[in-house]
Amino acid sequence: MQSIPAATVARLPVYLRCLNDLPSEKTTISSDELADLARVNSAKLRKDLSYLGSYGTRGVGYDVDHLRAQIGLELGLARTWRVAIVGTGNLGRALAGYKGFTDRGFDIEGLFDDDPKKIGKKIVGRTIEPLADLDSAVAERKISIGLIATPAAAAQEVADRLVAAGVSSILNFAPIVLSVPDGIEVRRVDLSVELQILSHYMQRQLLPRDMAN
Amino acid sequence: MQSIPAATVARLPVYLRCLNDLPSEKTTISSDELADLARVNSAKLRKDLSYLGSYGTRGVGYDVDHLRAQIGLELGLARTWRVAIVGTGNLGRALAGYKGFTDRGFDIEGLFDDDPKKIGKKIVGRTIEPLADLDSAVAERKISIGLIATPAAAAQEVADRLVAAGVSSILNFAPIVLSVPDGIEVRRVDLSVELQILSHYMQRQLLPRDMAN
DNA sequence: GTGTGTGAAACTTTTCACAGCA
DNA sequence: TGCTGTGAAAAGTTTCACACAC
Repeated sequence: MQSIPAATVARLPVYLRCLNDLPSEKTTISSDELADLARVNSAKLRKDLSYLGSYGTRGVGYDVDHLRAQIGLELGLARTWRVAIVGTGNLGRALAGYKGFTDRGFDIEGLFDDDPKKIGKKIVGRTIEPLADLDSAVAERKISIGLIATPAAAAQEVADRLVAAGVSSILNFAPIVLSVPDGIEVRRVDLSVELQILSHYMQRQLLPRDMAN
Repeated sequence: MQSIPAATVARLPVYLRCLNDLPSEKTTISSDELADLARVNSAKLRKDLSYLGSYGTRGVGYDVDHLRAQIGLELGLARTWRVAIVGTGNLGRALAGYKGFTDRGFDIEGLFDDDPKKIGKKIVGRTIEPLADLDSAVAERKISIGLIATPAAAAQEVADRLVAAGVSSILNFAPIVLSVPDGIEVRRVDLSVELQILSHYMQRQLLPRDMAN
């Protein structure tokens, strides 16, 4: 019942999604079946779930509804979290329109940009506000998550302001390593890093192509 | 000189970016300085770089240009890779317009969608093609990386077709766990998974807020 | 029989600490 | 003296394999 390993935390959302995608007549699932859907080893899955204290039934499997509820609780999805998106370029707009947020209890409570031409325009029904209002809006609306979708050059300043205004987590899409105080959780989503990792592994495949065919 | 640990591979692109962001008059950098920029422990950085065989100079540090070149080589950036984007919704459009790709040797050689209303339209100068042409285009244009930006329901089929047509890596933005043959590298970029991970850690902070202030 | 929960083993990754080179 | 390169220790993660509950 201590703190759950980071590797496990990162997989819980995947398990949850697999459970949500199950046909509704399925009320029970074994670790083998779920592991297969999530593409992980079943012993790993069982160990992950054991950290939740969520008991399965030996010889049967896990109760789907109960498991969903347990994972949701552990991921803090019982409540809603208020989110601000900073930067409304292509990516910011894609984020603002992403269905998967509201569904899972993440409410977008603010869209900010510093381009005067964009301010006042609407994206999916929400008006873009000036960056100057970011600090007060975060504080007043009790926003706790900031998504940074600005160019790299602006990202650190935005992060500083988000933190100062009271945000406790940041999801950073800008291609830069942010520096934040201890206790602020930052996750980075970086397209070109991902591509470069792929590129490394592709290069390694070089000669031993499909020789074992 | 054996295969580099996965954890190291995932950090190399970050080091490379930090090096690229350095002012041009900086010709030499110590592990402490670079580790600070990349926000990692300096022993870890040195160990990571030691896998490249890239020698620094004791008492001095690493030659910036040489290090850049070594990391680029290891990441397969000496050549260009041809990329197809499948799905041209908000996210697909954001990807198509992302500057960081072309810069680093990833050339977008095809945009595909199955919506007849979108086919023939242009995004950043490139015409959207029908999904039916995906297979032949991948093969003919020697595309080796596919970016999947479709809804979840379409993603697996698109992945199957990409693989059959000869792609060797996939970057998947659809919220689903793809199943692909051995030897095909897949990386997932999943916004709602990232948010749920943040949510978990935010929840854990609960009471011991700013008590040590 | 079936499938969970979990110790113990194997492996990976991180961090420490320092010898040794410029 | 300053900073790299790296063994060795520590920490974290995965996998195995099986006792045991249903």
